Amino acid sequence: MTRKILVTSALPYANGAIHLGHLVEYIQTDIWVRFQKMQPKERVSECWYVCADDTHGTPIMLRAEKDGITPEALIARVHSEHSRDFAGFHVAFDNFYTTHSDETRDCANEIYSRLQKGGLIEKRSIEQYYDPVRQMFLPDRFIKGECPKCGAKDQYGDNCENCGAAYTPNDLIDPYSTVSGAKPELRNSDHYFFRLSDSSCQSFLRRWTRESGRLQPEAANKMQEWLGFDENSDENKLTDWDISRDAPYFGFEIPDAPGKYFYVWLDAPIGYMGSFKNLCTRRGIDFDEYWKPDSQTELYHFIGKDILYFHALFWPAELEHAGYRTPTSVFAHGFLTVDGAKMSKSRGTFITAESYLQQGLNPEWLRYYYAAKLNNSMEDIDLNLEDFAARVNSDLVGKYINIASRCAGFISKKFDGQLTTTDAPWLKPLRDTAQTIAQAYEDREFGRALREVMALADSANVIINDRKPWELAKQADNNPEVSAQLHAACSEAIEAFRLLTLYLKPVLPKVAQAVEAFLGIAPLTWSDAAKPLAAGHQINSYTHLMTRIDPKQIAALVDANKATFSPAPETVAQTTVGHDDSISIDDFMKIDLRIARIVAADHVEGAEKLIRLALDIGETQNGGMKTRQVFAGIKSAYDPALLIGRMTMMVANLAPRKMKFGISEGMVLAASDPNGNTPGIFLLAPDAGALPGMRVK
RNA sequence: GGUGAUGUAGCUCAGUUGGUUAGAGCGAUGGAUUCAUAACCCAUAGGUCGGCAGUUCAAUUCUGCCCAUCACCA
Repeated sequence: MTRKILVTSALPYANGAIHLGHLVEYIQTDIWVRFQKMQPKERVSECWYVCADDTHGTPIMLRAEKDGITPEALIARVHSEHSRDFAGFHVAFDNFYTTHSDETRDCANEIYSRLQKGGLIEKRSIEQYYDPVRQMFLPDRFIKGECPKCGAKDQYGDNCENCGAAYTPNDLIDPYSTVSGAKPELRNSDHYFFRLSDSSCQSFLRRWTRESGRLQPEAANKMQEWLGFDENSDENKLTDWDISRDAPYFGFEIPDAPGKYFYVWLDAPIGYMGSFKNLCTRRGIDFDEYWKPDSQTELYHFIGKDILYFHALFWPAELEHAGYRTPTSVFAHGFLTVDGAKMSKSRGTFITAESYLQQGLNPEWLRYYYAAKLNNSMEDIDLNLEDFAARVNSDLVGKYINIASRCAGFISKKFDGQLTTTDAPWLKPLRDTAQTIAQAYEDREFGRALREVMALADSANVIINDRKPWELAKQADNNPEVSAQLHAACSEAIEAFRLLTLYLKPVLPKVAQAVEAFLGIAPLTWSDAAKPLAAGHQINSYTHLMTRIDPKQIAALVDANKATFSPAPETVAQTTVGHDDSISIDDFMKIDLRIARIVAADHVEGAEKLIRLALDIGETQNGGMKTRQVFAGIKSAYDPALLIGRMTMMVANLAPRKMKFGISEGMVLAASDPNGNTPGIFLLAPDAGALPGMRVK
């Protein structure tokens, strides 16, 4: 059956530059798409690759305002920057569009109205922070204040960068709006929600996420966690998603709700559809064939693992219930680290696409290196700068390009650029590997594909070395037999080079193009592996196809990306003042320690370390005994059955903590070696006679 | 704290449905060679396959615990 394929990469936000982290995804997708486009038409008749800038939201509105331009002008500028960067790395979208388009608006309205008819949209009043000066509701990231835990100043509304504590803007001390500096106040407002918690969504997603091929195994696992483990329980872990924001906002106004705008979830991903719709109009493609519920076409989303929740739960549910097809598969990839660490502005490893190109580095170097590291898992990949140079220089220049470089000269000098027959037996394995390599590309196992290719390049170099064309060349002039040997050795090497180029073409499109010109052949497609260059074929003179990476270029690149601004102000306030760690008796008395009797203990399904305890600390409720539920990480050391009836101690006034398995209403006391040198966990126990509820002090 | 992932030669990574001497590339060392923008070829060194315990005739591969790193969630 002939395949028709639609592919997307995630939409970059129109408020920042493309950097090397983004490029992992676009390069990965582009390689896959280029591979598909090289397939014979009877196998893959269409493959479209679309993307768009994600252009809406408060940050873009405020940024435009700050720059003194309209949001439209801002997103137009960013669109041209992004387009330039992608083109620079040979990422060949069939359409790179914008979410701020009529097509996206139409699709969003359509989906919204269908969901509404299906009863899946709900209006609800919620409390949100409001900037009274700027007169707008504030996203959490526009609220700063003092961390309630460690007192660090100027921390964001959701978590503290100094101590790592997580909280809500409510908890901040002296919160202020970063827009106006005013103190934000809580106000009510009506918001629209997509009812993901509806049982129809849940049952659909339980089925969908487990269908074969939808998700990578580790992603499907993650979904089980988010969906809940128990098939039959009524437990619903999905929450409704807020899909609206109040004016002022840059986006699409909701048709039946003046002053309300679609939030990200109901416009950004719809940009996939909008961009494709725009392409359909221009190219005469049948939009519905790709998006109708029973579509026979394939739809793939390449994304980062950070937006898996959205693409594997919210998006399929939204499409399903709005009467569209759902994605064939969602392919998530890991993050990029540079030299083993997160990209960092101060270290100069937060490298923008623009600076990479400006420094004169070859984009195909990066494409090759990423491809060599990519596979179909969600593992992070590391750009090791030293390894990058070594790998590219050795594989690409030393092994692959070198084959043409060392043989082409003889063909032009001795044989006027004409080849002799090229279907020697030693080339058969090179030809036959086409299928294996194709499968690796199809499976997004690019690293495996390239290992295969490089093994073939190695084998070609060994053969050339054994045949010693340079020695043959010395005797060729007055010896027809030797001349024929030389002609064969070099012609076959050129054919090997052609095959390698074909296999590398998805990764190295520009080099492949140059090779096609050098060999004087039509653009290579996958089926050309079986069609050797004919005797008498004329090739052009060789010009060097790729230079080596000079480590100095990399050093210069890193320097160019080192943040020029002065280092961030010293982070304030350690948690403790001075070095005196002692506490007062009052501090100690704040801890309410109680004797507790273990009434029940059992394993927690799905937890590696936890035991669920029911503790009697002398509390009563309606005349009966009331127990506290506590989760304790002591599974490794204790059998629950042997714990029942034992006395121990617990912290009774610890704030209840919501854990995955339920609320933990306290903490039992146990001892262990902080350095981990001595194994074991030891539950504390009172001497005989102590009763549940007695205070420990 | 929970969940998931990762931990294999100096570096980047393969691999093992449990089975004789664990692989590649880079790097290092030595040799050969000079066609190739010093590339290529041959060889050598280097790993208790994170640690401990268990299952097994046999574990790097399976199980449990521990340690480390990363991510996500709380």
